[in-house]
Amino acid sequence: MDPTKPESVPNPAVRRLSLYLRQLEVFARKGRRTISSKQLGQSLNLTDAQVRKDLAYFGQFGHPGIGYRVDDLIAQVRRILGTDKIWNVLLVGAGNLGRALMSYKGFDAKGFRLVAIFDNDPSKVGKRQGPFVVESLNDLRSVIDQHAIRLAMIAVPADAAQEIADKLVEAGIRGLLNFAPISLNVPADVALNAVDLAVQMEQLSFLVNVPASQPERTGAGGVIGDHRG
Amino acid sequence: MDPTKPESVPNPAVRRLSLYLRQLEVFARKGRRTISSKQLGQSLNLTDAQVRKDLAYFGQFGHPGIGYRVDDLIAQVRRILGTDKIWNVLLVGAGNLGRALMSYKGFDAKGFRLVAIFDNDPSKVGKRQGPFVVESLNDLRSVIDQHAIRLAMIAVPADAAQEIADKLVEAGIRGLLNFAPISLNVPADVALNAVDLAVQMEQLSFLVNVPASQPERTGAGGVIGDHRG
DNA sequence: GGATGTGAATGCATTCACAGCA
DNA sequence: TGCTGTGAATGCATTCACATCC
Repeated sequence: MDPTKPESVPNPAVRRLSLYLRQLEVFARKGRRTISSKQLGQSLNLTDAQVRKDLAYFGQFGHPGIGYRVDDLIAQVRRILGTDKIWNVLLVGAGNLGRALMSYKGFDAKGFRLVAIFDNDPSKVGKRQGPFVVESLNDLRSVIDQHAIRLAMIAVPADAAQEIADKLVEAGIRGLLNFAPISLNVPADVALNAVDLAVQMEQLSFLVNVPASQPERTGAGGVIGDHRG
Repeated sequence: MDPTKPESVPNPAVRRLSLYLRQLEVFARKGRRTISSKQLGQSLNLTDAQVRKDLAYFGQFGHPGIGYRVDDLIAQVRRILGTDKIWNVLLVGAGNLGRALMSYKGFDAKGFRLVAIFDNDPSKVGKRQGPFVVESLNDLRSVIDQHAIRLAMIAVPADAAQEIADKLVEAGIRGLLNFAPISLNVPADVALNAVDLAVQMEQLSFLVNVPASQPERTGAGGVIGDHRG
């Protein structure tokens, strides 16, 4: 597998990459220097083969007989995910969720920096929100250009979300994280991820209703919304 | 496919079920009476065959030549997901995210009712938060029993999350939605879903770095975190 | 011995394509 | 004609199992 040609990497592998990184950072904090695919897999409830294959899609990072050097692998995975550089991010929506996102720490530690907040509501524009001043959507283009912003989070009501998405795309945004409970339409060359609280809860509802299988203890990891949706 | 034996339903199909429901509710609000698998699929960027197969895992809901009756299908999907009844839900963590979750509307409309808030921090216990009074984790068991709560949301810092999860499971919770950026360990018979903001953003970072394919407009749906993890 | 990286084999999920019904 | 439901075919992801290297 040629690391310079990531065109054929399975989507699920990319999702797991984020989980590997998160887990590697835990091991690094504990002082671990190396880790095997087996150990990393166990901590996420995945097989060793899965871990090795996922990583091998991007290059040869391991050392036979040794495993992976933790610091090394962290650096490699960050590079692959693109978070070895800082991403400036903007947020639209200064409601309850928006404010929670603004004050979310451990965002910076992952390579993302929230640099601007926007809201539709004229009565909110110009007001302070924590360290930010809410800006008008009319200034979208100029703020995006000024800070070289490529990623945006949408935390507005469902009925406003598509209109906001359109404006963001038109103003040059390349990736969207949508928190509104609605399907967004964007050009195929714009990345889209979504988090819908109700959808998450519905999955739990389904799983709890259907009796579960064998009750052995199971490692469990983070979850990724995927699906362009 | 026998609707009374849901044991062999593909996981991705269940995830999409939530998206179908969300979209069906949109069509219902617009006054649509029936809808074809093609139309439903288009609105979510899925093929008609995918929609039909997914629904057929659970029963025969459609009418050849006609499509699906919207109201009917909504009722069926709710029943399948278990949201035709109300679920009482509790939340642990009265921080920024917790407060945003407390005030999230359109939660009730989906069949979930937040009935209690807990926090580790003694200085928060007993204080009002919106319509709630923050309770102590010592009262977990009694509150869970009293309200027949089976689902919980965890919105606490990463280093407290596992301990909270253990207590919740021990107190009888059957499904967890974890917002802390860490892998949780729970027994296999407890349902687990997770939302990690940083993981979501990392996926966007990756996608934006890799040049996208053909720029044709694409329908897009909601996203589901899945993966026990 | 202990571990990786990887073709080959398996298993799952999606798509095709069509019989059958309204 | 229009559309569903579904076996069969395809395609994708995971797992196996082993050659290879420290």
